[in-house]
Amino acid sequence: MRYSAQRELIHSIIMDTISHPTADWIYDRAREKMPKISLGTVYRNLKQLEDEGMIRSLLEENMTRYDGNIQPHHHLRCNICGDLIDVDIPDTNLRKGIQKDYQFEVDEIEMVFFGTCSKH
Amino acid sequence: MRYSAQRELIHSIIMDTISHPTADWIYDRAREKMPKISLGTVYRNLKQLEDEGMIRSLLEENMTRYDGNIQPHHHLRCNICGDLIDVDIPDTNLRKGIQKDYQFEVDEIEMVFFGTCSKH
DNA sequence: GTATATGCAAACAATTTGCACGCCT
DNA sequence: AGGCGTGCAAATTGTTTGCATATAC
Repeated sequence: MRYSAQRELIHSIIMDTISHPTADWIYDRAREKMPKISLGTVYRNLKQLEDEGMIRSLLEENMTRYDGNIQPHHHLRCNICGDLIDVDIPDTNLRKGIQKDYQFEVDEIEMVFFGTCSKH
Repeated sequence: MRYSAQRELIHSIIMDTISHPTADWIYDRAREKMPKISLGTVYRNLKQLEDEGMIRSLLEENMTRYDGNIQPHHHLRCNICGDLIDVDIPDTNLRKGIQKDYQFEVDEIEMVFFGTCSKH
């Protein structure tokens, strides 16, 4: 993967926020700095950054959101404000239980806790 | 919600499989029994059945899958064959931990375990 | 009789892709 | 020079919606 100003910009936009943005939001931010950037380029680079393991993607309702935090972690999703909050909880026991009870070799766990955040 | 043959058919198709089908798959099955049914009707009824709590929906990649199992449960997702398997694990401790550590009132938990199932 | 459900096709929204040109290396 | 990356627009895909007709109650 060779250098491109567009990709660097897109990556920095994701790293500079904790808000798990959508492709469209990233596109808008990117256009502020680089007005001629195209939405196709944004999508292509998001996919590429994900393939390289530099960002992660989350499936949220009908859109994909992107997350610059590549450490294993989970999410709290507030039903009132829609906020998605990173949360770090140990899942070793869970993993072992599944491994044993279902003869399923766990690779990765994705948990979302739906509910009401402390702001409400 | 009043009776309709289409809705009954759609519901029975979902209840008769454990495969977490997509709208399109359900549409194909439904047309075998009722050739003139439309895809719009399938979508409308899926939404309605979900609103009534008779089925659940799962966000999988770019499509929605439907699940006739409305008991709280989680999923194993095999990276090789793509199968989605129901799994029942207690999450009470997890729930309490989140409640306490993040002042977040948990309503519902969704867990997906990615990995390799016993067939491989 | 009246409101809800249907079939059909057109509209949508998120994402992907083909192509000619541009810019890293 | 050669190939990856870009902008642009058109294509795809999953889902929703408007409308006239049909059906449950």
